[in-house]
Amino acid sequence: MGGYNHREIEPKWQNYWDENQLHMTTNDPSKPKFYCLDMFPYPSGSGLHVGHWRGYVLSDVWSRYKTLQGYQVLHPMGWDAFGLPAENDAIAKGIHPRISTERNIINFKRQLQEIGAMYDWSREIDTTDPKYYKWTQWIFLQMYKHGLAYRKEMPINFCPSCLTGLANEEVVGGVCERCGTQVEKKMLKQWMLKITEYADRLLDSLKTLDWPEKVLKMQESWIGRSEGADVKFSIADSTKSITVFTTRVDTLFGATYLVLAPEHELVNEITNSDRTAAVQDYINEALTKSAVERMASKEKTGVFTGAYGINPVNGEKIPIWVSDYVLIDYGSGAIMAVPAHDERDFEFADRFNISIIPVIATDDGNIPELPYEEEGRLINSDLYNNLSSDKARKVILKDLEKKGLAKRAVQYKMRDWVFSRQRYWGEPIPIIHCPACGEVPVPESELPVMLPDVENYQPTGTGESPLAAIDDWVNTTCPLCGENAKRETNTMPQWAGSCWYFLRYVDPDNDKELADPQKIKYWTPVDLYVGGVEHAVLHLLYSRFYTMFLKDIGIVDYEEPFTRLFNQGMITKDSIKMSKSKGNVVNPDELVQHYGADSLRLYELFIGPPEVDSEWMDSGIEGVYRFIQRLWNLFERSLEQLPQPTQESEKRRNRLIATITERIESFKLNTVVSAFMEFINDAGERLDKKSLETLVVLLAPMTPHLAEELWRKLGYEQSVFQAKWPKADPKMLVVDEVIVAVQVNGKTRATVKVAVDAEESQVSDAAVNIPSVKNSLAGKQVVKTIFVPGRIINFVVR
RNA sequence: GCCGAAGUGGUGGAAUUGGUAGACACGCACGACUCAAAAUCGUGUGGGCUAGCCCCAUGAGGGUUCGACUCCCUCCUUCGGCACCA
Repeated sequence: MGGYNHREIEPKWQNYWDENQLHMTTNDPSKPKFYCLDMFPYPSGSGLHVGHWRGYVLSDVWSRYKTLQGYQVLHPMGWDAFGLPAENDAIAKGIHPRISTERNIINFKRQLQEIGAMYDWSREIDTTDPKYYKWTQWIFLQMYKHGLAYRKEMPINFCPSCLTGLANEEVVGGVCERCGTQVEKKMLKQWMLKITEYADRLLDSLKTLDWPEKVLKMQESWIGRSEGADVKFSIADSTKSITVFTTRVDTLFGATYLVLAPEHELVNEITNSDRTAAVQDYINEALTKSAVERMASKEKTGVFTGAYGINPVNGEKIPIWVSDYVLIDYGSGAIMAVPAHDERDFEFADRFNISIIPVIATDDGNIPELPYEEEGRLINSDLYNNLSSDKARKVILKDLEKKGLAKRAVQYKMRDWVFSRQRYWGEPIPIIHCPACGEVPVPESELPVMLPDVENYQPTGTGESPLAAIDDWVNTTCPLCGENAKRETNTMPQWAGSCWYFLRYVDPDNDKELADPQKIKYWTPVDLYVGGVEHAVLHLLYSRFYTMFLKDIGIVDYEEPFTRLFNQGMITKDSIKMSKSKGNVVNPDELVQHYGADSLRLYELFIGPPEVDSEWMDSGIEGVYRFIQRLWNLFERSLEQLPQPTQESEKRRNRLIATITERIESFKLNTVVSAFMEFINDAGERLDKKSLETLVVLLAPMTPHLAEELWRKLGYEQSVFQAKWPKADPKMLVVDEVIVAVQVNGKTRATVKVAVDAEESQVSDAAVNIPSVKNSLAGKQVVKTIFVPGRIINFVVR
C-alpha cells in the first residue's frame, strides 16, 4: 500500500504500451473502423503549451473510447513542417531549416508522448520529407493536366516583409496574416489553382457535414455566391460595350451612370481625348494606393471619362466614370450605379452631382428615404411600374435576354487560389520552362523535384525565390525536346502539404502511389477531425477542394474529407491567448512533472466546455489532482476489504455507465469529470469489485496511466484497453422514488418524495400537508392543479 | 455597417422537448489532526433583511405561460467572422 505516485506509474505504462505496441493501428477488417485525426502542428521552436494540449487530449479521449468500444482506431500524428518561421530562422541564424525543423520535431514528439497520447508513431509523416512531398507535387501535376493549375500575370497581394505573394485568404483586413505588415498590390506572374471551378460543389456539400455551424457559415460567406445577371451597356459612338454584373435588375431604370474599375481594360479606349490627362492621373494615383488605403479613404473618389453608355431598358445616355470603389477582380470590374438604391452609389452621385432617380417604392407605394436598399414596388420604370422587385427582376431579365442584352449570371466572392510563393522552404513546383515548348510538367517518373540546398535563404523580393540563384538546379533540360530549359523557382504555399495529409497516414511509406486504394477505402474519410477554429476557412476549404479533385480523378470516392469536425476552444491566461511574445505561456512539462500527465489531461477536460475558450487557473489542476488521490485511496481501502455489491451500488454503477457514455458522446467532457467526482463523493467508504472495475474502464480514456495501474490492482494481467466499454442495463436505470417539487403559483414551496409512478391525487395529498405549502394555500382557492409526473405539482390559487 | 455566438455566486462552470437555479470544482471561513505549519479530513459558503413557512436573484427592460437561465420583442456589453463583392 502506498500513495498515488504518478512519477512511478506514468513512465511504467508508457513503456509498457510502447513495448507491446498497443498504439499501433491494428489490421482486422472485421472490426468497424474509426479514424480520429488531429490537425497536425507546425513544429515551432517554442514547443507545446497547455492550450495546444486541449485538442490533443480531446482526440485521445475519443480514440481510446472508441478502442474500448471495439473499434479499430487510426490515430496518427505528423508535422506540417514547411513554413516561414523555420525559414526566417534560417535567414537570421543561418541554420538550415531542415536542422531546426528536426530539432523541433523531437521536442514536440517528446511532449506528445508525455501526455500518454495513443498515437501510432509508425505512421508519422512530415510534409518536408521528399518521400511525402513527391505526392504533393504529383497532385499538383494532376491538377495541371486537368487545367486546374495555370499561370497568370496579375496584381496579387504581396507582403513586403515576407517578400512573397499571398493568397486572398492569407490577407486579413489588408495586412499579412502572418506578420501583420500591410500588403501591397504587385503585378506578378503567379501560379493559380482554379478553386472557383469547385465553388458550387464546395458550397452545396457543406450541407452534408457534421461541423460547427460557425465554420459552415464562414465557409459559406467566404465562397459568397450571389445570383444576378450580366447586363450589357453599349457605349455611345462606339462599337464597344460594357458588361456589368448586378443582383438588382429591378433597379435598372435607376441606373444613372456606369463605373469602371481603374484597372478595367476599356478605360483608355473609351476615354475622351480631353479627359485623358485627368483619367490617367486618377488611375496612377489609385493604383499606387494600398488595399488598406483604398478602403480607408472616407470619401469616394472618381473621374469622368467623357464617354456615355446606353441604358438598355430605356436608351438613356448615362455617363461612364472611373472609380476605385469598383473592384477589378469581382464580376466584370464594372458596375451600373443606382444611387437611389445603393449606399455607395448614392454617396458617389451625391459627391459628383449625378442624378438620383428612385425606382423602388415601399410596398404601400411611398417613396422612402434614399438610399433605399430594400425590395419594394417599381416606380419610374415605364411598363414595369407597380411590379414587385422579385417579379420585375424576372420580367426585365427575360425581356433583355430576348434582345441579347442580358443573361443570368452567378458570381462568387471566392477567387482562384494564388498558389506560388517566392520563398525557399516549400515544395518546388514541378514545372520546367522551355524556350521552345513553353511550360512542361516534370515527368511523374522524375518526382520528387528535390528542394536543393542553398547558401542564402534571403528572399529576393523580385518575384523570384532564392532557388533562382542556384544555377545547377535551375538549369535543366526540357523533358520534351531535350534542349536547355529552366526549372520553375516558385514554391508551393504551406497549405499544399496539409490539403491531403489525412490520406497519407493510411499508407505512409508507399512509394508507388499516394496511398493504397484499399487502405484509402477502408480508413477514409476521417470520422472525427479535431483542431482549432483558426483553420475554418483556409486549410479546411483547400482540403475540401483537393478532396473533390481527388474524387474526380478516382483516388477517393467521396467529396468530403472530414465527416465530423470539432473545434476546441482556446485556453487563455490573463484572458488573452497564450503566446511566447506575451510571456503568458503555461508550460505543460512542469505540470506533468509535478502533477502527472493524468492530472493535466483531466484538468484540460475539466476546465470548461471543450468548444469554448477557458481561462487557465493553476489552482484548477490542484483540484483534479486531489480527486485522483481520493480515488486512489478509495481503491486501496476497498481492496483491503471488498464489500459485496448491493442493489443500490449496482444502480449507481449502471447510472455512471449511462452518464459517462452519454456525456462523452455529446462532447460534454467537462461534465464527464464532474460525474466521476460525484460518483466518488457518493461512494462511501468502500466500493465493491464490480463497481471498481467499471470505474476503471470508464476512466481509461481520460486517465489512461492511472486506469492501467488500477486495472492490475484488480488482478487483470492484460491492458485495460483490451477490456470492453461497459453497457448500462436499462432495468437498473429505472428509479422508483423521485423528489417532486411542490409549487404554489409557480413558486417552489417544498419538495416531496414519492414513488415514481405516483398519481396526481397521491402527490397532491402528500403535498398539501406540508406546513409551508399549507400556509401558502391558507385562505386561497385552488383553481387549477398542474401535475407533471416525476417533476412538479403546481397549485394555482386565487 | 452586416452576419454569428455569448452574458448565471468571489472564480471556472452545471442545469434545455419550459418544471426544485447554482451540480462539480476553485477560493474563502470555521473545526479536527499538529508544538506549529503544510498536506489531509470534516462543516459551511448567491444576496438581503424584519432572520421567515420570508423576499430578491441567471446582462437590462418588457412579453408569452400555472411555471422562463431556457421561448418571443427591444436594448446594453463582450468576443468572433466579413467588410466598397454591386
